[in-house]
Amino acid sequence: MPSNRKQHLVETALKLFYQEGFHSTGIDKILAESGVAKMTLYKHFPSKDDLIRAVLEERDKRFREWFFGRVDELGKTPRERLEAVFDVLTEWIQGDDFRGCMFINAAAEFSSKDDAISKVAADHKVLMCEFLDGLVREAGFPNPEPLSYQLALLVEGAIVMGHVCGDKEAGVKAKEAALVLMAAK
Amino acid sequence: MPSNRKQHLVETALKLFYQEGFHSTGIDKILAESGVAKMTLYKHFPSKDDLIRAVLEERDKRFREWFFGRVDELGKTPRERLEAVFDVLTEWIQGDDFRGCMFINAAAEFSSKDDAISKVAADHKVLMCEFLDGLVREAGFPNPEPLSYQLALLVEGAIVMGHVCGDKEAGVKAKEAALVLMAAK
DNA sequence: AAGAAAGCATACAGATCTGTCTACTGTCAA
DNA sequence: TTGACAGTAGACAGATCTGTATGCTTTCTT
Repeated sequence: MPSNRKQHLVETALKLFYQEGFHSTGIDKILAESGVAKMTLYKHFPSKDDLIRAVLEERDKRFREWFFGRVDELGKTPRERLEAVFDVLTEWIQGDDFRGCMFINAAAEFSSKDDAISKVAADHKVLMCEFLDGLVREAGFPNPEPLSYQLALLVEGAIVMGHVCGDKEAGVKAKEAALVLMAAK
Repeated sequence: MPSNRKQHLVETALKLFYQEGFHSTGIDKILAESGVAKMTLYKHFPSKDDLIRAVLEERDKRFREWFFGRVDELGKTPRERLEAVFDVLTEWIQGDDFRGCMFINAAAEFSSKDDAISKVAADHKVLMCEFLDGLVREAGFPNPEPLSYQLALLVEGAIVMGHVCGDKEAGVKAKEAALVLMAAK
């Protein structure tokens, strides 16, 4: 176990940054909650921004792993998986620890100044779109490009309504819209 | 002119909070840029959070005024206005100063802790939804409730894709999806 | 003209936050 | 056994940030 502490730091920061935001969460809080010494943190991460980037990359990896895996579990055919996307979305939104999309939140806090952090957020969204696009193509829809992007809009919209308005049914309503869009093609 | 300075403070804070975020923008920066004394600020607003709330309420008022007014300008019939919603959305997203939705950004920064601020954000979204719902009903769609919410999802999704990914065509693509949803009803 | 109210300038208290320095403590390998 | 190495503890520098205290100037009203 070469860097047990490093992983543990990322773990704790992941939770705190998601729950309370990036600027609101101080380094000291992460250290206190993780039980790691300050010097250990700064040995692994030169600055707080580096920690934030590492956390976002880890979040991206884990979230996509969970999301894509869950979609595969729920749907056998590509078409079923396409519908399952919105069931998994609903599971996420209805979960107790849902606090919106961490990458939308990061983009909100680090808009103009921090290019590196904004890029991780944009990359995450691109990967989510590509996943949807893959499913749409596998399902054999003609003219897949517009449809997959439209489904992505519904997903992002549901995340926002789920977070800002606390609408736990946002995912369900997005699914209804998705079914209409898919039926129209 | 009883409180010229108060309005000027809100004006400056509106710009800075939107450009750089709430936590990233210090009181001192707002004072320096507005040329107002610190004591004047704290005479009008007991705390920074009070200023933030005032800014959000002003933003909500102005944004809806602009958005609804622009929609009325572009569309004569309810159906035309419904389509114009997405043209105005596109104007906004393609503007140079677009930095996402200030209320989504606020919800990201003040998730759990600040209830009052989160409430202003949620209220804004509700008012936007009600506006859409009014248009849908005026346009005479049967079963308006699901449709208007679905259009709201597309609007929010386009804002997110426009901000996080910098996709300036997000509004245009949302309009295409909206046309499909409206045609299906 | 005079007094009240609003605003200004500046210093400062106190908290917090990032990041550094130093000295100590285990642990594992040669 | 010894020496490299990772981690710990805690103090501390320096910046920043919110909010306050004080004394002065401008402006408006009456």
